[in-house]
Parts: sequence; structure tokens; C-alpha cells
Amino acid sequence: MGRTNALRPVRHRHNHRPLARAELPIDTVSLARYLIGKILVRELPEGVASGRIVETEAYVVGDAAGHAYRGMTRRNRSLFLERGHAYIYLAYGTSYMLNVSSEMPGIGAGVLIRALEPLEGILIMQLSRGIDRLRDLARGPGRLAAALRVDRRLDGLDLCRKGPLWLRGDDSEPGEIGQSMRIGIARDADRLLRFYLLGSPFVSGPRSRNIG
DNA sequence: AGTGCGATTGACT
DNA sequence: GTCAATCGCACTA
Repeated sequence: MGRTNALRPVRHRHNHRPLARAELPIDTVSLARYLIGKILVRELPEGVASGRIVETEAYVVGDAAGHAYRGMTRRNRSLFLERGHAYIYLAYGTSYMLNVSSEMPGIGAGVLIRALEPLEGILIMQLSRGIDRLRDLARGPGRLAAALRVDRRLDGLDLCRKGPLWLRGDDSEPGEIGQSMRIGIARDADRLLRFYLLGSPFVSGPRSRNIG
């Protein structure tokens, strides 16, 4: 309340440009926070599907929970690309996870995209997931990938360029961002590296985890 | 070559 | 709440 920019005219026009790499924070934690509220766009033969990013996790340099911790492998090499590239892997043999590489070239770190608020192409996402309920379409990293038909074929893609999968800016005011421990990891679990849009029903995990 | 184990999800008691 | 599915990778031999 009482914020000076509250009197500025609000632009309702959509921003249709990809995020410029130069505007991405170079630090992994800053990027994880920055991506909250941005739009993830998937272009498919049958149309465009997109959603607002409402939940992310940072996997930082030197992080024992990060896939880059033991160096580069065939699977994780995209983590070492310049910030803004897709790192996609198969978790538990069942679910694909979408990450955004987050550091300078040669440095392995990334941000996991954990949940989206569906915006465009909701029918495409419903058909891809085999469910109707809007709230569950992209609530969780594996569900999100399934909804947008993201798999290893998109690994290494530059998300700062229009293409099959890319990141779009948004002019609307971002809501308040909450912070918590990351979900589903054993090592370095106490660090507050998860970010989410406060009050959003599209954030994964139990409600109680997403307060404060 | 064999074993153990995940940055998860959906089905089920 | 519990649990299996399923596969790439790290590790041992």
C-alpha cells in the first residue's frame, strides 16, 4: 500500500517479445525469483499453449542437490550453457523436468520450473494431460512438462528466442513472492531456494507449505 | 553387468 | 496416509 508506482498507468497490453538474455539476472537465486510471473510459451502444430510461472526452485553452484554437482554428463550438459537455455531430464523414469540454465557458459546451475498458471491453449493442455481441471493442469514440474509436451527433444533450446519453447515477459505487476525449502530433495534440503507466487492456487504442494 | 536411487505422479488403503 | 512405475546415472566389480 502507498506505493508510488500505484499511480502510474497500468499497461494491459501484452508483451510479445522473448525475454532478452541481458535482462536475466546472472545469479541463479536471483533468476529463480525473477522468473516468477513470466510467461512460458509452447508452440505446437495445433496452436500455442502458455502459462504464467508461479513456482521455481534454484539449484545453485556447488549445490549437493544439483545435477551439475559431480560435473558434466551427457544428460546434464545443458545446465552448463549460458543462462536462458533449457535443461530437460527424465525424473523417476516417468516425468520430465524443465529447467532454465542460470549462469555464465561453463558454469553448471539452473532453475527448475515447478508450476504454471495456464493462460493460452488450455484445451491443448487438457488433451495432453488427459484431465480437465484447470488447477491441476500444470501444478507440479512433471505435470507442467506433460501439459506442454516438453521432453528431451527440446533439451538445450535457447529460451530467449522464439521457437518451440520460449520465455515471454509480462507487463503486469508481479504479486508477492514467497520463499521456502525445496521439495523432494534430501541433500542441502534446509536452504530456502524455492520461490512461489503467494496465494496462487496453481502452486504445487500442500497449502500449509505455501504460507509465509 | 549389477545395484541403488532419485528435483514425481497417480492409484489406492 | 502408502506405494509402484520406470529409466538414466553413479558406483562397484
